[in-house]
Amino acid sequence: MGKPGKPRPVTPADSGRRMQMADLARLAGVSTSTVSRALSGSELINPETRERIQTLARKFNYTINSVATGLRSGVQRTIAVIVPFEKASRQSFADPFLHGMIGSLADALTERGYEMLLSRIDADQLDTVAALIDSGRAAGVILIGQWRHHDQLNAMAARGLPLVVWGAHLPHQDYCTVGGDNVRGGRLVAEHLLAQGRRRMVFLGDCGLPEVAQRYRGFTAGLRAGGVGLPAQQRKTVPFLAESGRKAMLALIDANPALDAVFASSDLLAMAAVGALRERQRQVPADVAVVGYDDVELAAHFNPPLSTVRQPIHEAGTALVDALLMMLNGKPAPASALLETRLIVRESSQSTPAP
Amino acid sequence: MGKPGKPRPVTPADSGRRMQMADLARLAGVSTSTVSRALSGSELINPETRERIQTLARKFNYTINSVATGLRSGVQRTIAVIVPFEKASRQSFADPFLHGMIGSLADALTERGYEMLLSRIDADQLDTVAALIDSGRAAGVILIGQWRHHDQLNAMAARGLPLVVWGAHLPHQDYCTVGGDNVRGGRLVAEHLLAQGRRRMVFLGDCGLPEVAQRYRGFTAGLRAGGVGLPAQQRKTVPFLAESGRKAMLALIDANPALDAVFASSDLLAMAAVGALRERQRQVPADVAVVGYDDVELAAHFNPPLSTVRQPIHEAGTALVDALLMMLNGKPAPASALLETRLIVRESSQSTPAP
DNA sequence: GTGCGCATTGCAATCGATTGCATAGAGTTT
DNA sequence: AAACTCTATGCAATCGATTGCAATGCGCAC
Repeated sequence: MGKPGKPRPVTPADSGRRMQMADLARLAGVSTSTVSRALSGSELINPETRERIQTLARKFNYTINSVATGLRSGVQRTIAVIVPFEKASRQSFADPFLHGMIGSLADALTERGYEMLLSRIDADQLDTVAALIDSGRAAGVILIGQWRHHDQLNAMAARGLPLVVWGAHLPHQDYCTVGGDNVRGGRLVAEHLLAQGRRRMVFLGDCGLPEVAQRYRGFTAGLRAGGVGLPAQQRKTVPFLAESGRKAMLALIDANPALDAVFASSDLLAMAAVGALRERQRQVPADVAVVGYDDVELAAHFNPPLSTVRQPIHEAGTALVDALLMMLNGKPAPASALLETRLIVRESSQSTPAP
Repeated sequence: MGKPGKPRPVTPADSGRRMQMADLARLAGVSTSTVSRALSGSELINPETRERIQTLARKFNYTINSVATGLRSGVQRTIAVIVPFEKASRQSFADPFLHGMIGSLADALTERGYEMLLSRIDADQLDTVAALIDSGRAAGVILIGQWRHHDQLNAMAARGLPLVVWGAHLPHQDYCTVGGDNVRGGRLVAEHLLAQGRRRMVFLGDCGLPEVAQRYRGFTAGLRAGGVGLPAQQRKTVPFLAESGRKAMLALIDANPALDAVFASSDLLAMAAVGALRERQRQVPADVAVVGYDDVELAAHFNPPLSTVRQPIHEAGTALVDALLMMLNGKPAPASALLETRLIVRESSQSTPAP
C-alpha cells in the first residue's frame, strides 16, 4: 500500500457546514463526477475506487443531498396527503377513521419509495393544494374526503393536476376517486336492522357530504323496501365530532322517545350516540340497536362491541396510491374505484345480546 | 373512451412542461431577475412592472419552484415527524393518542410556516432518521416515543442532529425530550384509586418503555404510601394494542378474581380492559374501577366515560416544535420539558356512579 | 453640452449533484 | 514503434431561482 507520509486532509466539513460531495471528493482525491458515479454504483468506476469512496461516505455520514438531486433530475418522490378541515367546525382530524387511512397511506407510499407530506388545509382554500404541485413540493396529491368541494376538485382535475380523492363517486366528476360503496353500505344496514325487527330508526350524519348522502340514500331505500319510512324528525345533520354527535342524539331521543335503532354515518358518531342513549337510560342493544360506519379499530372493543360497515382501509391506501402513481406515469387517469363494503354485525345491534 | 381533448390555456410552456420563471420572464418581456424580484415584492422593481408580473403569474398559475429555491438558499422548511414502530408487534400507529399528537404537530408546524413529512420507521433502523437530515430532506426531526432506543438517540444527539423526542426524561440523556410528568401521573392514579377504597389493583403496560416504566413507578410508589402492594401476578407486560390488552386483561382477571381496580398505561388498553371485564361479567365501575392514560378524545365518550390522566396534547405539539426550532436557530438545545399532567376523573373509576 | 444622481433592469455566478463527452494512460496488436 | 482498444476518470453544462454588481436611461443642474 502507500506510505503513511502523505498528510491526510483534515475533515473538510468541520466548520459546522454540512458535508457535501465536493468534500468527499477532496478526501478521496478524485472528482465529484467519480464520487457521484461511485455512490450510485456505476460500472464505470473501478471497483476498488468505488468501494473506497463508499466506505468514506459511510464513515463521514455523508448522504447525497436530495434537494440538489431533485432539482437536477426533476423528479419528486414526495406525495402530499391532504386532510381538509372545515374552519367552522374544526372538523375532520379528530376522526379515528382518518387515522387509519393515514397509516395505510403511509405504508403504501413507503413501500413504493415515496415520502408523505401531511397537511391539513382549510377546505375553503383548496387552491393552496395546487400550489403544492405547481411549486414542485409534491409530485401529486391524495385528498381525504371531497367534502363540499366537488366543483373545485373538478377544476383542479381540469388543470391536469395529479390528484386522487378518497370519497364518493359523483355524476359529472372529472377527478378520480377511490371509495367504498356507500349506497350499498347504507342498504345493508337498513336490511340488517329490519331483520332484527327494528322499525323506528334515526339517522345521524351530514348529508351535505357526498359520502354521507349516499349512505343515507342506501339506508332510506332499504327501509322503504321494507315498508319503513324515515321522516324528517328522525334524522339530524351533524358533523363528525363526538360532542356534536352526543347532543344530536340526545335531541333525537327527546323527539322520538320510542326509537329502537340508530344508524350513525361514522363509528365516532355511533360511539357518541351510545353514550347519549346511556344518559337517557336506554340499553344498547336491548332497547336501541346502534350501527356505525367505518369499522375503526376501536369499534370491536367498544362497549358494547359496535356493529358497523367496514371500509377496507388497507386496500384503500393501496388503491389511492396506485391510482395516483398511474397518473404520474402518464397513463390515463384510472377510473374511479369502488371498494368492497360489508356489514360487520357485533353486539350493539343484535336483538338477543350474545351470552 | 371519450375525447381526450384537454382544454389547456395557450401558454408558451404548453408542451406539458411545468411553467417556470424563464417562461414568465419571456411573457413579460423582462429577465428572470426582474421576475424573481417582482414576485418577492422587492422595492427595486417599478411598481407597475411588479404588478404586471404578479398578475401574469397568477393568470398562469405559476408558483416558484421551491426545490430550486431550497437549493439556492440552503434552507429547508420541512420537519420530519417520525413514528417508530416495532416490527414484531406492528405496534404504535394504531394508538389514538398518536393521532392526536400528529394533529397537534401539524397545527403547530403549519402555524410557523413549516411542512410536515410524516414517516413511520422501523424502530430497529433509527439511523435512517439521520439520513433524512443528512440528505437535506428535512431540517429537523421530531420523534414520537423513545421506545427502547435511548442509546441510539443519544448517539444521534451527539452527532448534532436537530432532534426532539416526545417521551420520558431519563438519566444520562443528551437529547431533548418533551413529555408529561409520568411519575406524577402514576401517583395521582394510585391516590385516586386508594381514595375510592380500591385495594386490589392490576397494572397493564410494557415497562420496557421508559414512559410506561415511570407511570408504573409513580403508581407503585403511590400504592406503597397507602400500604398497598402490587405483586408480580397483578401486572402484565403488554404492547399498546387493543387485542393484546384484551387478552392480558382476561389473564389478569383469571389470576386475580378479586381485583377491584385497573390502571392501564394508555386509554386504548383501558378500553380493551373494559371489554375484557365485561366478558367476565364484571361491572365497571361497580366491581372494578378502570383508569387509563392520555385522555384521548374518545375517552370522554366511552361507555362508561373513562377516567384517565390527561396528556396536554396541544401544548405538547407546540412545545416540541418550539424546542426544535430553537435548535435550528442555533440556540443551545433547550432543556427537556415536563408538561402539566392531571387526572380526569370520570365514571369508570367512581365508586358511586354518577346519577 | 456635459456630468451627476437615481430609478430600473440585466448579467452572470451560485447552490449541489448528475451526465455527455473528452481524455489520460495502460495494454494489445501489427 | 505506431496505431488502436478499452478502462477509469475529469471537465463543464445543466436543473430553476436568487442576488451582488454593472449597466442603462432619464431627469436635472451647471
